[in-house]
Amino acid sequence: MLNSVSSLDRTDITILRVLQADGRISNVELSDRVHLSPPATLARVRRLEQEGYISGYAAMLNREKLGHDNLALIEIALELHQHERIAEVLDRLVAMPEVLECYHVTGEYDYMIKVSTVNNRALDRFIATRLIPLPGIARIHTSIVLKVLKQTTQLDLPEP
Amino acid sequence: MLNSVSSLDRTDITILRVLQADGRISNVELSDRVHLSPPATLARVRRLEQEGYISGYAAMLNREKLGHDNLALIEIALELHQHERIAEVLDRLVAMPEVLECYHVTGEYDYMIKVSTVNNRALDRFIATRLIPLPGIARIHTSIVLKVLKQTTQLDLPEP
DNA sequence: GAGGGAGAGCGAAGAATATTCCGTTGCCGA
DNA sequence: TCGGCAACGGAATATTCTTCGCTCTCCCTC
Repeated sequence: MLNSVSSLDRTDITILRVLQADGRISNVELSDRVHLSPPATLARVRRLEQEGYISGYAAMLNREKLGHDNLALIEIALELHQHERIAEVLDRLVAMPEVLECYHVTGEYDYMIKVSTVNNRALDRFIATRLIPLPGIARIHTSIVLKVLKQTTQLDLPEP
Repeated sequence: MLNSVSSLDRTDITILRVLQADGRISNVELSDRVHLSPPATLARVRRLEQEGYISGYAAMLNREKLGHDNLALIEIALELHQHERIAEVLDRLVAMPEVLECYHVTGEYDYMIKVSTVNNRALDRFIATRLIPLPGIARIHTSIVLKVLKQTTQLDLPEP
């Protein structure tokens, strides 16, 4: 059951909206906002976690304050020969901590990754010593992020 | 003081690492992991929040379970005439709830946005009725995400 | 070398919260 | 109408949060 949004009622949606915006809110305050008792609210949150609607909670850190001055979007084209090794290459790629996101995409290139490093030199080192040496990399195209205008994980949920 | 990672000690870094992975962990358990008392741990977390190292906490939701079957990366080139209107256009762009991320990037296009919608039809509607009508849009290039191989917000922090 | 102030930590205690348990209610379907 | 089920609320207990005061250490100054 991939898409089971229909099994969620308005209260569930409200809970998800609140937790998307403040994942560390206390259960009593959450229960206030959704007009339920704390036990009923907690049971719903546990169910949403259990059923996989909530995959986890994360503290959002300030990249620049932590010394990550460089963000890059790198498109990657793979050679399709020996395609049985592609899975291995992708495993190694997503295991790299600098790689925050990796997407298989349509278009001229095959994959798009988002890479966060401390500076341009670290990005160069990442590309030259870790990315390029991967077997089967045909070519890459790097876009440097000059400015982050928006960055959120909050999905656009239907109105409650 | 943009980059003040040097003012963080190993315990701070450990706290950030733990909270990145589990933003809803109790302060008692967090204090266990960092080998400090709960009050001392709480004081550090409050300081990290206060000084902006932690910008917030968020529940990570399962896009597909919530009916978002479509993810797209859209490159946007702007017309540079009447550049005083660019800020307004960007404001309107980032205000759209379907737009999860927006970056000013180097390369052939000027901006890259990440858009999450329920399906291809909703994406088409977004592009046709909300994106294209923005003034000053020169051209766009859309890449559909076929598969998400990695998606994390966990920065690669220095070893404690 | 002695005094003293700042910073950070700890333990205890009261307040707040989380969690469990159980009784009640409302809503089907037999 | 009568169970049976699902969901909720209230009460009670367990756990956690948060404050407070004390101690220790590290410097800095005298």
